[in-house]
Amino acid sequence: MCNKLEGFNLISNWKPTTFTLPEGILDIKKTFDCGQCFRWNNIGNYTYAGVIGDKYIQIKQCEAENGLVEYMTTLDPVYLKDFLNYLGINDDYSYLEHINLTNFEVKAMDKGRGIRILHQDLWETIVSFIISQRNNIPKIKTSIHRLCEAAGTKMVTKNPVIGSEIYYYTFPTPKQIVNLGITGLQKCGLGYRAEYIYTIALEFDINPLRFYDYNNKSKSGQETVDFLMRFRGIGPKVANCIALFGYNKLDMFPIDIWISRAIDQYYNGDIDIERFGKLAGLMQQYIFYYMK
DNA sequence: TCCCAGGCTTGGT
DNA sequence: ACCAAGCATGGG
Repeated sequence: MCNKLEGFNLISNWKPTTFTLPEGILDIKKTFDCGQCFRWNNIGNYTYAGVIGDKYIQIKQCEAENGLVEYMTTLDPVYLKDFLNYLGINDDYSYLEHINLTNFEVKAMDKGRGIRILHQDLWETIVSFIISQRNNIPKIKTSIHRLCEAAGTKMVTKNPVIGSEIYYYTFPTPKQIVNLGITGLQKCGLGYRAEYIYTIALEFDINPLRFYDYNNKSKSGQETVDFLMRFRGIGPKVANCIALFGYNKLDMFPIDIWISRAIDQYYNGDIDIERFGKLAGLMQQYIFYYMK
């Protein structure tokens, strides 16, 4: 039984909000460390800190009791419903329980149990996964942090008890990135990806609805991927990641170096993704997490 | 020094 | 349609 408040008192202009879920539904460590998001950090004491939109949030996961897990957040209760939606708690993951899985898939799913596919901001997801190409996760996180410092809006949340302040940055809007310019982007360590991001920031700023249009349920994952791949710097893998993580097209199955290793190692070089149906992306996350 | 990282573009067959 | 090289950057 963990001390629920220990390490979870950095900020106090919040009304602590708690919620409970059955064990196995949400594991925040797996969810935030599985490579789908880059702005959540482990700050100790089973607590993660992150930024969603203009809000700084801490969440702590406690040990299960009687099959239930308690979570504490620093988020005002009025936002709890939105936060649960962000965490993907409303998504039905039962489909994978009803299909035949290989021994490897059962092992991967078991290890990854509790991973949720987050409902992240579309623009942030587009930029993040353009940065991710030919890059490793620690450096992606560093680059994105530098980008937020350079072009995002600086925010502060204050602890009136001990007087300390926590500074954080919103993820820069398309316009903020355009204003930063290509050279400003390159100073964030983005390398050749800087011009890709600059170009798509111009497009997104001019016509955001062109992008949000694919949030519609009538747009398939493949249609979304085809649209995204028309932009310079977005190929099949990045497009699949944006469709899966930014548009929540849960049937998409991004193939990166780790997944192709799994395909070589456990599928004799040939995987049938159709078996996973509408939750192929979730199985992809289990496999990715297993391989890492 | 070389190798690798949640790949993509370009230019050759 | 497929293949190889080049690409910026930073960590091991």
